[in-house]
Amino acid sequence: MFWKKLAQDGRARTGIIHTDHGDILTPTFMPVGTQATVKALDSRDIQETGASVILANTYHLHLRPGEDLIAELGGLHKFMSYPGPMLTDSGGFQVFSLGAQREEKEGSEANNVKIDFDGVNFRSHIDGSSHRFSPEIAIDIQHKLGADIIMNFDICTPDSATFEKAHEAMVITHDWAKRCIEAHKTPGPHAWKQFLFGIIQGANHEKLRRESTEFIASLPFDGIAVGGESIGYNMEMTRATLDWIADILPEDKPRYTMGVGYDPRDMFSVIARGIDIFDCVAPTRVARNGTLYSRETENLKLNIRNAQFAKDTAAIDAWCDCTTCKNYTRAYIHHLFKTDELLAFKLTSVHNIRFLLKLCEEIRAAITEKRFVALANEWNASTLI
RNA sequence: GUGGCCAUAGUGAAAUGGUUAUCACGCGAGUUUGUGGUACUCGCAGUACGGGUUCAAUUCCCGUUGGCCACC
Repeated sequence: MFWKKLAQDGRARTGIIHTDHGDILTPTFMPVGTQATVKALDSRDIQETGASVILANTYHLHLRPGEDLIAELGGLHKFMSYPGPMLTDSGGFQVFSLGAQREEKEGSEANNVKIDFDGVNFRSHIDGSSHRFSPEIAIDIQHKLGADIIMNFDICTPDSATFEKAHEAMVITHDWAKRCIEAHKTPGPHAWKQFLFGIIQGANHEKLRRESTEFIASLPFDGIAVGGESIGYNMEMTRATLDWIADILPEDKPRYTMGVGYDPRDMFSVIARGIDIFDCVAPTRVARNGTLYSRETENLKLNIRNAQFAKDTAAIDAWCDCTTCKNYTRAYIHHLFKTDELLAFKLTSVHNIRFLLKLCEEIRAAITEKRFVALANEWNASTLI
């Protein structure tokens, strides 16, 4: 069996996902490695954080170096020398984010992204060249990339979508879901098994979210993801959305909230609602800009560039057991930022990822021992669960 | 010692006889959410000192101090 529940405490649950590249203990955070690299980290660094599954991105890898080249070189794992489980996002989110960025820049009319019932036309952010994704194309690319878990090609609905717009996008997403399942029946070039996840949409409308959940759950996906701009970005709406669909989410499949993990406490919000896996670019992105997780501040974050750390010989965080915290002082990392040294990116990325994964380990133990609520209290997250 | 040139945020440079003196670096703080980001946003800080001309001087003149160059 692909996923197996190990323990449960309230709606929070622990489990294990089996892939041909190793097991994933859930709940867990998945570091993002868009371009077949978790920025600033090599394969061994990643494994030292305790990470199992990492993400890569269909959109970016399609543009560079191209899925055919990666397939020819033996797939993503071999290409980037990462032996563990991997997941690829389908490119659906990039259609949304590139369109949104274009609108911001040019005022209106995102004419570089055109969605029709069959697929999406878009332009490369690298050279402006025209490309097209459809459910069949996105699945084919992901087959060639060879991640252990691949994602349904969907339409990521903006926060602001009206009921009508959200409904229209959801109907297309549902049609594409069926087409992805169909396309996934054709085997890819790699020997190992690839699992396919469906994605629930419906924006901020309870009726649509429930309808989408029922539909996606009715299809033979290996796992269920919750997508949309709000997820992760607007935690209050994320919690509300998960509560709306709580009673109809399939029990026997892994559940994935896409984009959750900016704040360590966000993990309590979704795990308390039965979510098993989640990813977020923020932990690594903010790390590269000096924002580091620490239990020693009220909001669990400190800005290591701040002058107050110039002579601070403490570790970033006393609780954290990452290689950065075991070996380096705040003063040193502060210095690396002030001098624009490259080592800063690695040390801080290692820390932020390890911090979240260590918390995931403690959460898994707490669920097993039926003290999830107590742990949430310890982290001042009781109002979030 | 004599002559010449120069003096504008912490640093390096702009500009002007008349609204709030510009830029970069620096310094300080903030942002980041299925990664177009070693990024972005906001803030701090200045006309060497003394006198004169003028309605008005950072700008023109004199002196002081300091620096650079040449000659001795």
